[in-house]
Amino acid sequence: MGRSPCCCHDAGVKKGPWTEEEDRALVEHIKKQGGHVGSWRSLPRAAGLNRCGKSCRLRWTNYLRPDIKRGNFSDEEERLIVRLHAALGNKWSTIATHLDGRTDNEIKNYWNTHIKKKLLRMGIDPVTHQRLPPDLLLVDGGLASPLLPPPPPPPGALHPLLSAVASLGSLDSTLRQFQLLQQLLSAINSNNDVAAGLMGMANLAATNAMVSPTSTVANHQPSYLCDVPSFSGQDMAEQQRLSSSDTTAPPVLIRSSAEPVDHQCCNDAALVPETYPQGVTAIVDWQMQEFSNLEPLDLELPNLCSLESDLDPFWRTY
DNA sequence: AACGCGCCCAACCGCACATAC
DNA sequence: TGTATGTGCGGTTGGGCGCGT
Repeated sequence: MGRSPCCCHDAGVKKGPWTEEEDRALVEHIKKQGGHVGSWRSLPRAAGLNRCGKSCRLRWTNYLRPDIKRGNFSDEEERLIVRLHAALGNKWSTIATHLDGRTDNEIKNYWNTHIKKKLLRMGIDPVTHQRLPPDLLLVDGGLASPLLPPPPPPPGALHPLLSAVASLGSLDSTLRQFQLLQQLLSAINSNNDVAAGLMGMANLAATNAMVSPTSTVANHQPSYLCDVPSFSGQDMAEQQRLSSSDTTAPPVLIRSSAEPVDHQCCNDAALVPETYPQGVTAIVDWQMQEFSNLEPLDLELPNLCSLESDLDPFWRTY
């Protein structure tokens, strides 16, 4: 199943910014069809547009659709995006289904230009949603000095990332297991067969987590949001801290006096929740280097169910 | 006023999946 | 069942714009 030929490659098909006339022609044509597009590929000719169907679809879904909400994102929307991203990763289209009138493209852009920077300023890794190690915290708006590799694990020890996966507890932690597994699998992507098999199992685990009534995506909450009254307020405070002379001070954590601290959700002394193994963030980077040197192995796939109790011998390989 | 720089976001690109035949 | 076609999706690009010098 190869890539399909796209009319975009035809010579003479217009690219670039849309004109008002083109917008009008597209909207009027779709209105005539009752708001329903049967075939995007045949639409440009029918609408009298010298555009590729893909370009028309994008223009409609991201800009011209009547139910699109424009304007700034609210604080509540920001928090929702962060929560959903923590649970789903870069699944922008899925995230967009939870925000009325927002497109995946808009959310993706907003994430990359605003939220990502806010999280970094707050000392949070926007990819893993874990606290950044101290030597990677922001200094004057940029990342600090390169991460020094941590000392190698003692001989015979369980690989730290696998240890982190294995030590995660109940069903509610399945999403966290999935996130760590994704990191693990991307690290061993040179071993494609094994990675594909594991990815299938990881996806299955994630699916199980999604459908579990005790662990819905909508309820998933990164730890740093648990007792923060305002995400924007948190970031503003952090910006003030960074702009002040004392950049060595720890990241700010605003607590709402009205809301009691949920100790099951957040570690009182840090942003890392108690259920997370210490040092998870730090090990992610060096494990990439570790796995990049691995030779392809003839491995028997592990039983993921064994992660929570007795460890499958597979996990002790590293 | 002119220039350089960085940010933002609409649009594009290419891959993967779904469906039709 | 295999192939062709259509569509969805996530990553990337580049032009416009504002701001500082």
